Amino acid sequence: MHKIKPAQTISSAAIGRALDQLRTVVKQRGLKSSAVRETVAEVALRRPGHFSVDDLVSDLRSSGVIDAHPATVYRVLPLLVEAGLLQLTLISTGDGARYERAFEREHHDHLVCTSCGKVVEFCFEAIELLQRDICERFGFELTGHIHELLGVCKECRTTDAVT
Amino acid sequence: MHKIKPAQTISSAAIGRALDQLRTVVKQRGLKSSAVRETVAEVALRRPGHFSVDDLVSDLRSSGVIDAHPATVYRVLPLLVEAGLLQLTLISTGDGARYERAFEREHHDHLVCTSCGKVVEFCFEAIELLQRDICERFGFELTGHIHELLGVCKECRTTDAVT
DNA sequence: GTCATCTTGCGAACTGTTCGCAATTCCGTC
DNA sequence: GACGGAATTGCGAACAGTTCGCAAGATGAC
Ligand SMILES: [Mn+2]
Ligand SMILES: [Mn+2]
Ligand SMILES: [Zn+2]
Ligand SMILES: [Zn+2]
Repeated sequence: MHKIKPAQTISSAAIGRALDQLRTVVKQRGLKSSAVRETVAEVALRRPGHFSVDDLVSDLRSSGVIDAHPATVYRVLPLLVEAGLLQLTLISTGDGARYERAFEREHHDHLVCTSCGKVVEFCFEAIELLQRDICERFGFELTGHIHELLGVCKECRTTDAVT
Repeated sequence: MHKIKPAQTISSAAIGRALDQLRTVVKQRGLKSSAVRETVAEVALRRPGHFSVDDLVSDLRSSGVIDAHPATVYRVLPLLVEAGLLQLTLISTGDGARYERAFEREHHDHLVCTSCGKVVEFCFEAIELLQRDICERFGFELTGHIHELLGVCKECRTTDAVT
């Protein structure tokens, strides 16, 4: 088991590779390339941490490069996920989807403090193996998983105790 | 690891115990008892499998006993969860919450076929233990978890291959 | 039985997401 | 480089699940 190092700013070279990967998917799908889509991809890839669709739309607006409509961003995101640039991460907030960069980053799951919202990223190979076992046992081909641990962090426990 | 036996119809005696438990929580909370709330609880407990809020509202209507407004059901459900009668289960459908009976049933997680929607319930103690380890490691007190495996079932794989 | 309090029904509001359509961009072909 | 069919985008309306505010109805301590 190990803690995941925080997502660091992605390099321009990596952005290039990511866009190449996106173009491949776009071509495969018989779609056309588009400046808007690639800008959305780039801004999303540069954003650290977990972000909502609104966060991304704001970033795009403040970037000054394009002013993409939310509907457009909603249309682009699934493609970025399919291309492996982003990953959809629930982070049970109850208020909409959260994404984070998946391109050239380790797979991980999340531990969330239900009191303060703190999120710890971890990867536990043993569990990932067991998940595959379970699927095999039931004749499923594993394609993904949602795994989120909910708890109360140390800080919140001591704070709440005082309150 | 073991497959969970399908939820069987709950006995009337068990319903009685569940309602007692609900009454305890209601009293603790300084609330008043109510016929509507108990009927919602009973109908929800009798419903097998995973159900949406709408499913439950329909059941209530067709039961002929009460015709509860959705807003009321939305208000009652969190209380039933708190009382341990129901459990909220994501079952990543993308369309709203799903509940299922938790009272006098084994804890379990879900394996979902992303192609046909089939759901297999399983319990894997080893994973549950590891989850506790992870939390401890990061100083969290584990209070719950979301664990859903996504895959394609055998039937869907062979069917899709033909298509 | 009275009264404060909780509960319910109802419709409106809210929020994240999707849709339909017209205007624009893309790109292979001439 | 202009043309034309196809994909993309912006826009607002629609949608779906859920929550809210309020007035009317139930509950229970006294
Ligand atoms: Mn993450
Ligand atoms: Mn279940
Ligand atoms: Zn915390
Ligand atoms: Zn299937």
